[in-house]
Amino acid sequence: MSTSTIRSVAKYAGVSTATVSRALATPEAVRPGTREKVLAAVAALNFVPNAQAVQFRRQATRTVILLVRDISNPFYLDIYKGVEETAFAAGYRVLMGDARSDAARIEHYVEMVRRRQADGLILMTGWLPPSLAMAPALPPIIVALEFIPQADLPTVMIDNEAAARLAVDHLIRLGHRRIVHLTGPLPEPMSAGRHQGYLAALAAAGIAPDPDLTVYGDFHVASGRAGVVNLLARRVSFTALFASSDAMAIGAINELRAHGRRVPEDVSVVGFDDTVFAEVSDPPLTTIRQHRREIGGKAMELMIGILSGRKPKPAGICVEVDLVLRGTTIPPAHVHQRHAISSGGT
Amino acid sequence: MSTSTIRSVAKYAGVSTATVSRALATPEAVRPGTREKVLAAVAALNFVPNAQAVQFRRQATRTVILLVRDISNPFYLDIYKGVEETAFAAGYRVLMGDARSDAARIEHYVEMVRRRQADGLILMTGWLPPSLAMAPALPPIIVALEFIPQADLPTVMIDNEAAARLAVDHLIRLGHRRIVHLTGPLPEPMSAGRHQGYLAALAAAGIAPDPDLTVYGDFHVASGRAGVVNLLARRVSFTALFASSDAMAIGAINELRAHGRRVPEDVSVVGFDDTVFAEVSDPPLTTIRQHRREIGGKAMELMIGILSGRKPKPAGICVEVDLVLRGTTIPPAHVHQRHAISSGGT
DNA sequence: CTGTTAGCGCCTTCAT
DNA sequence: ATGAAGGCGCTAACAG
Repeated sequence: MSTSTIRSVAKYAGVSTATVSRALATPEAVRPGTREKVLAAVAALNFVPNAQAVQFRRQATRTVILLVRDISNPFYLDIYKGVEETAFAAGYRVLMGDARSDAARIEHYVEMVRRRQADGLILMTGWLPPSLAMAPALPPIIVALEFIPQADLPTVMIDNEAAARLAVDHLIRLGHRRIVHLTGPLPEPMSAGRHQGYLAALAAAGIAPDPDLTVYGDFHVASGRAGVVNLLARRVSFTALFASSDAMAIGAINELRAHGRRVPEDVSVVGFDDTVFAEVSDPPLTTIRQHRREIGGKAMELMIGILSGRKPKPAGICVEVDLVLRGTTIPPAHVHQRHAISSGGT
Repeated sequence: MSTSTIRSVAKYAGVSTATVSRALATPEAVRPGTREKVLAAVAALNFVPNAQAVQFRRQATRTVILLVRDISNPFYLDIYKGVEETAFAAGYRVLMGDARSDAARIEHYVEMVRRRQADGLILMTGWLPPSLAMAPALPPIIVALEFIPQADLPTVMIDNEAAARLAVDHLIRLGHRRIVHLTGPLPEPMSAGRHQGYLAALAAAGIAPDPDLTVYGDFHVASGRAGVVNLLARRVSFTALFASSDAMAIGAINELRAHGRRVPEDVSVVGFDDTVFAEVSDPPLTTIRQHRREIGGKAMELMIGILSGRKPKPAGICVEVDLVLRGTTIPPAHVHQRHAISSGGT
């Protein structure tokens, strides 16, 4: 660990500390000969500027915190990459924090920004503790993926309703009529939007919604399994299933198989997110792709805009989604209607 | 955002800045009446200490960087949790960085520590750029999971050889003799250790190793698929497969199925890591569980030891692993030997 | 182009 | 128990 300071370098090179600082930060503002002397001294003393002193002096850390709902979810990894790439290019660093749906932790991270441990916060938690949401002067915060109704914060998100319609329209075009929706946690806006899209797609096709076909989940694998168990126990008939996350889709597929239902021959399945789960699914999962790198990048761009003093657009940015067609969706076979009714339960 | 300083609080409370500082840091060193006045002023002015100033003054950030090989790998998430929990409890923060197997990025993060942006570095990259590995005075670095032969750094790891033996012994006890090893990237110590364990298990059972049964992978799903394609194209006969990562195991299972081989009826499979992949596998994957939270926690403990001045044990810590029995391993059926030979290729 | 100087906000001796 | 004062390392006016 080097312990030399700008002062020792200055002395060694026979110049002032200001010249050393300039030679390093704005080399063109220093005569070449002087610059060389300074650089030689820097090398000789193995000088490394103390970032804390620099940040303190500049009153900025050039660090932002990315706070996610649950870091165990691989979904966030690409978001991080998008944020990090944009940040890196602009000379910022990213600190990823795990909120664990815990108010105290969220407050802790907001507090870090208050204390100037970081310049801003990118929030992907879906909510803010009430004490903060109504605080008069919040530090720089960008909301990504989620929507926080109570607070008026710059937001990057997808159109969840339109995305869900894309998925369900696809199933309807294939000829499916009895389509299950495995929802995310309600009444959060993200999950609610997707359910609206499901209902809208049915309505547009003149299909009456059947409450039996809506099953509540929480995005996790286990709730996909549980959803299918529930459907089969109730002997609900269906030929397709739209899950609001890839993880639930995988859970559902595994459970369907365990009960002798083939995917896609007996049941078509569409997921949501296009995470690594879709890749390891067998057959590969048809799903809605969220461009996570882009979402992360855009969020960081908004943040940089705020931090550099430019006003952010109060209206949120909306990122497109794609329907990715893979192996889990085919037209329904009529025999399976009967099959679905007769072989319910375990 | 509060903009008040300790000075404004002092003025408001009618005391000196030193008293404010003490009232906040060591309340018992201040008379109760004075303390109340200060606290009232703090509340009135919405004062929040500037962390940059504090860190600068203290010459410590209480932040450590966790640098991983590839953040896209869900494997690291639980490690992060383990590190973060231990760090949080000790008043430290964790910055997770993504090395992307890129020397420049690794250097960048080491440089951050040099610049005192962080107090230390927990390295899970498997290697250090040569320029650093032989540097005279490295900043506080802990190596986790991996082993860096060139540098003498405190290390937390598992016994890869013993872990692999656990997996292969299990297959041998079930009666398997023709066991494939799908390796990690060689010649990295982690992958080499697992291959040694595979060979040692065979040797202990008196089974002659067959070079045809060793297939080279890189831990990713795709290399699991490719490995199976390779084996089938060469018409190698085998009844079991040990993959050095769960991801490769999943890739291998999917590819085996695509070629009409059932798992576990035709081929038993054991993975390594016990990640989320093992959970979504169908049937659930028999695998070697690494206690990732514990590994992360221990690494952070070592780091705290170094940073608080206590000498770390030069000898590394070794964390146990478990064999988790699930649904992908059963005894071999003799008919499958013939089957494996006759139906090779696509 | 280069040097001098004044802090950034806080903590911590050293007095009192 | 409290106050005064110095300084952590660096950058950015301002002079020269």
